[in-house]
Amino acid sequence: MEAEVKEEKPARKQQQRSIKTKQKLLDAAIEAFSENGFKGTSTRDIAERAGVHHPLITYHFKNKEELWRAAADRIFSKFNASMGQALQEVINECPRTRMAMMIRTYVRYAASQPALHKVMVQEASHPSSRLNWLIETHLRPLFEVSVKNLKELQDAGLAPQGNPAILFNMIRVSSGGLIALGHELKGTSGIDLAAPGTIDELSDMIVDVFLPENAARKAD
Amino acid sequence: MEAEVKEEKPARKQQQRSIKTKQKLLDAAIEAFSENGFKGTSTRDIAERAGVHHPLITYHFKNKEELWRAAADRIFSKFNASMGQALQEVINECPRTRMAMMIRTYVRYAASQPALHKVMVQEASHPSSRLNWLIETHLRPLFEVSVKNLKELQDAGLAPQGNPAILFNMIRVSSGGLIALGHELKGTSGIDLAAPGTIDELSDMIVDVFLPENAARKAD
DNA sequence: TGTTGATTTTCCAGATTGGACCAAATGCGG
DNA sequence: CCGCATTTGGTCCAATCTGGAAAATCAACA
Repeated sequence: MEAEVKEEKPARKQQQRSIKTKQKLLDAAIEAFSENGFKGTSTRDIAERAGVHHPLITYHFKNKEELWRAAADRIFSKFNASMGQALQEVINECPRTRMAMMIRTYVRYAASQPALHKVMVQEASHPSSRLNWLIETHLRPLFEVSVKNLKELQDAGLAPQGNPAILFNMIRVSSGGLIALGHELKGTSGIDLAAPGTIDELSDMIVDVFLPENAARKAD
Repeated sequence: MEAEVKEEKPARKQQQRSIKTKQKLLDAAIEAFSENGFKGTSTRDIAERAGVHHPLITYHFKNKEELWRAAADRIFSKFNASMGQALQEVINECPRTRMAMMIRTYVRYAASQPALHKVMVQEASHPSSRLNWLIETHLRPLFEVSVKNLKELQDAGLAPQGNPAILFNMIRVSSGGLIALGHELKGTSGIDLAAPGTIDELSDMIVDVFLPENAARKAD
């Protein structure tokens, strides 16, 4: 719906530098929005972080709202690509291996892109069209495939019992939500997410807690 | 340090209505800051939520920064009071019962006051004097008592192995971080935190996952 | 080299910002 | 019930910031 009628002429190829500034703007937007939320972020702040003049935002993305959407799309699309690829690698493995792979992928991506979770928290505080869009477009698909796999594991006694939707979210926040605490973790608990090995340590613990190897015995 | 020299006369007692408006302002501030962060919140927004004229903020709390600190103090002081009281009730119980009580208390408080966790996330994104103050004043004490108890449980084989600091934070975000997702949970996963029983269900699952009753067998 | 896409520059009108100021009224202490 | 400090209401301000429009300049591609 955005560029419907103006496809008569092949026009001219989009210039490389335009693509670059667009990406710089998107990355800056992701950073800014995840730190200060939609309302708390100004387009000027974003432009400054990107090292670019602020009217370029209007030029490349119509307005602030469109920029937010494009930025969120960038985070989640890259994430979904990572997740999809990871799942491909284990498509023939057992459910537990698949879920473990999902967890590790989520943790790794959240560590490289903390905004993944931060943006969700920023938007989650009160209902908005942005939140709805986020849910429908990016969040629910992940939820559905995850819960489906989780149920299988629960039935096989390979995951803790209880509402699988709650279990999914516990795993999700243990991964992304913990990483989103960023600097606070260092100050409070002495955990340095940037230190080598920390991310793997975290992944291992999450897998260990939520997919205990001997959970089967727990089912009485 | 705030009211040092002017203690000559007993002066006059603080009026009741002043206390009330102060509390209204603090509650409004908690709500606003947790939604939009420090930068994203205006004093006018807070005053409006409190149903009060905005210059009263300058009167009761010198400035925005002091208001933030007072608001954070209110959340965490009330929380610490709840936690302290809960721990008193189980002071003679076994470590597992004590930790289970801490978890349940945390979840219950976070449900009644989601700002508890939201404010932490808002401030955690980048270093600031506010974040440091939060860590030193309110966060680390909780961390220390929790980790001490967690270690006991791990040594007794009653909690999952691994870095206890990470384990603590996994529990923390599974409680507060999950609740902070608020409306998003409903849209994504169909979880209604306001529905009766949901909070208890969540508490039970967290206790079940992080303090499994037969964890002892896991220690090989 | 011309044309079109991309960027820069200057501008704007309006809203919002935190905070100052003072007159009114409200309620505690006597 | 009165006096006065405390609290509040109403107004104002100067500065900054807001998102966006418009025109001038620049860069790239054919």
